[in-house]
Amino acid sequence: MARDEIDDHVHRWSRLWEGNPEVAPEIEGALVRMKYIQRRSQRGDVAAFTDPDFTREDYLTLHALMVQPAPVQATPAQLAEAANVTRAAMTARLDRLDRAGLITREVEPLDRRRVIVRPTAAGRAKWEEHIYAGMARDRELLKALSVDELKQLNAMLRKVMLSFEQENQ
Amino acid sequence: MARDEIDDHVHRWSRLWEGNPEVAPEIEGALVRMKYIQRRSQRGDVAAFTDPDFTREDYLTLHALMVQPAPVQATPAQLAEAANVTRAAMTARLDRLDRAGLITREVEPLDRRRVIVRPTAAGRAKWEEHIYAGMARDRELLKALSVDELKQLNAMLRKVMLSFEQENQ
DNA sequence: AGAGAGTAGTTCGGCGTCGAACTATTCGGC
DNA sequence: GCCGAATAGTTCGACGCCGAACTACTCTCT
Repeated sequence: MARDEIDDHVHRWSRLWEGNPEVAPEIEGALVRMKYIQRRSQRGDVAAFTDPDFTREDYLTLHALMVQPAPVQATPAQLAEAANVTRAAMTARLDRLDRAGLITREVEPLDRRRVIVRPTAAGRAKWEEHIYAGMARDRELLKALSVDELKQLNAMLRKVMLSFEQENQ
Repeated sequence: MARDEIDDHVHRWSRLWEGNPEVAPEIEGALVRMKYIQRRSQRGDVAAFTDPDFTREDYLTLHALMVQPAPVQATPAQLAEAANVTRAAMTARLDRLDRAGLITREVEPLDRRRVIVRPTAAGRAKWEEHIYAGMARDRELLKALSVDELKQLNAMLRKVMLSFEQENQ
């Protein structure tokens, strides 16, 4: 396998690996590579959302809502967690989507502190309009890997995720 | 291999995979898992930098500088690219580090448009002070994988990186 | 040598996010 | 039943980042 630029990058702080020179470059390399791939994905997404009235953030919020389990609905807190922003930021995002008529906000009658967010028909349409293009960008991004290699990759990543889930509960 | 929550997450938009149900969940799964792992890494980093006089951003900027090839120096534009922020943002970051005495900025005599950024002794010390803790967090993050599994993971990621490098030039 | 295009860095206005404070509501113990 | 603690969402002030305009400098072509 040929070297990539991350091999060089990681090699530059090799003098600090005292103790475990075997595993450290593999760990740092994996994380830096993931960061690069994410960055490239992000840049593609940013380039795809030029309309100032429906931004990448709007889409990601809507997506977080649309992939919720069965009754497609969620609280602002759930969406904030899914989108990895604070509740304060989610309030602002939902204001935007609400104004654009893409979602509704209703107070939950049984617990009047809670707000239930639901997509409107327009919101569902808007989401579907963009998700295919997004999946096409994702496919292009990882086109270097065969189906079998993708499965190997996911096997490794799934192990990491399962270790997180174990710790969390 | 047990299912993780991403398997469920990805399964929820399975009705949209028309065309290639074989590969789509593997692609979306891999990218979503990488995002989760990055997020967890980021949260650990954020928690580790509580001093308002030396933030995570300060550290990342310093790190981008310290891992530059041989003469440890760089231009603001190089650092901006490495840190994935605009040059405008890098100007502000370098102002901070400059004020804290961690870097120097000198005009390049041969091309007086350019500025050369170099770490001071204090800057080098500050970086070393934090990188070991950072590497320990990274090791903890991926502790679910054996050395062999890490190598497999990197083999897949390297393929993706090499396809990017091929496209870029 | 001079004009125009290109490049590096900085400054500036606007915007999104964060953490903290605040309001409204529900839960738990006495 | 009531009071304090906990929880959901929002509002607010501060801060960092972005894109665009700007300054300074270099390169290229004639």
